[in-house]
Amino acid sequence: MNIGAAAEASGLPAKTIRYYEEIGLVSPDRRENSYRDYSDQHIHKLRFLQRARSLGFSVEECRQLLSLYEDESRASADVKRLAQSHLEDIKIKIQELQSMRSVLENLVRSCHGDERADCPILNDLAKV
Amino acid sequence: MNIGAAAEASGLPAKTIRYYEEIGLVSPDRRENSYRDYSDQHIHKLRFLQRARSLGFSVEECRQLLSLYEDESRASADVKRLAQSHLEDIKIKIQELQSMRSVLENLVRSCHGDERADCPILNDLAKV
DNA sequence: GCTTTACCTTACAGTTACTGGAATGTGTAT
DNA sequence: ATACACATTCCAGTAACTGTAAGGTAAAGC
Repeated sequence: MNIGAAAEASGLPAKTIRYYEEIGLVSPDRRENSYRDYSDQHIHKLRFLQRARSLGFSVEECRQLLSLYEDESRASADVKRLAQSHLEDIKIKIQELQSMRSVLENLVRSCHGDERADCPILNDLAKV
Repeated sequence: MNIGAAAEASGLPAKTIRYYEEIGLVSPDRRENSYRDYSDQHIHKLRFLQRARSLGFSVEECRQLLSLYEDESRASADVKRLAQSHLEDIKIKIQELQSMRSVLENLVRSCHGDERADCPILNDLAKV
């Protein structure tokens, strides 16, 4: 399977698939014409990666997840720990964003948004 | 005021302050010994930047905000538009993260997290 | 005066996870 | 033979810093 088809099948751009090969995540075979050749196994790994990335795991976390996935003697506790730690990061980010949203909503609401220069948003940013 | 004191006063690391100068945001004077010298005006701008950055505005948005701030003939509508657009971005990010959180919470909950290899998290990532 | 220590300088590399583009080779259809 | 799509490698760029090296300067203590 050529990289174009692999991209289609995995939901990842070809560029990204080449990048994942470069950093040692998924290394396909090569044909005589030097084209990459993806097996069903490779596609499976690529789909695994796209799903894990879509859940916000970093590429390094994905590497660990993949290695756990391929380790028959893994302990599910290790996977869970990774996921939980990632979940905590996400919760923190949500809180940060919610706090920004709350401040911004107040500022936007208080700004009349007309042709006048007076602006509570700038006043707030500039406050001492 | 030396850069160390400016960092203290603005809440920004000295490294960041140098970076902001490099990209043309805040350019202090120089003393004879080539040390940077920050006035109260400079500190004010730095604080403005740190506050805007803490609300999640990109550096380029901060540049625009600063330019609006210094433009006596600005229209508050321009500021409001910028803030609203940023607010929309934030709302989208929150939704994305909440959706990740929801999936991850379910996965984490369903994983016993013990010494056994069986793991619903990996199963989900690997599902066809 | 000398040394230590803290602070300052520039310059360059590294981070994350790709993405874009150039120059070039290959496969397929007409 | 000629398009055309698709493949290859390599290099640069993105955002917003952060780390590190190699060195200059200032203030304090002895």
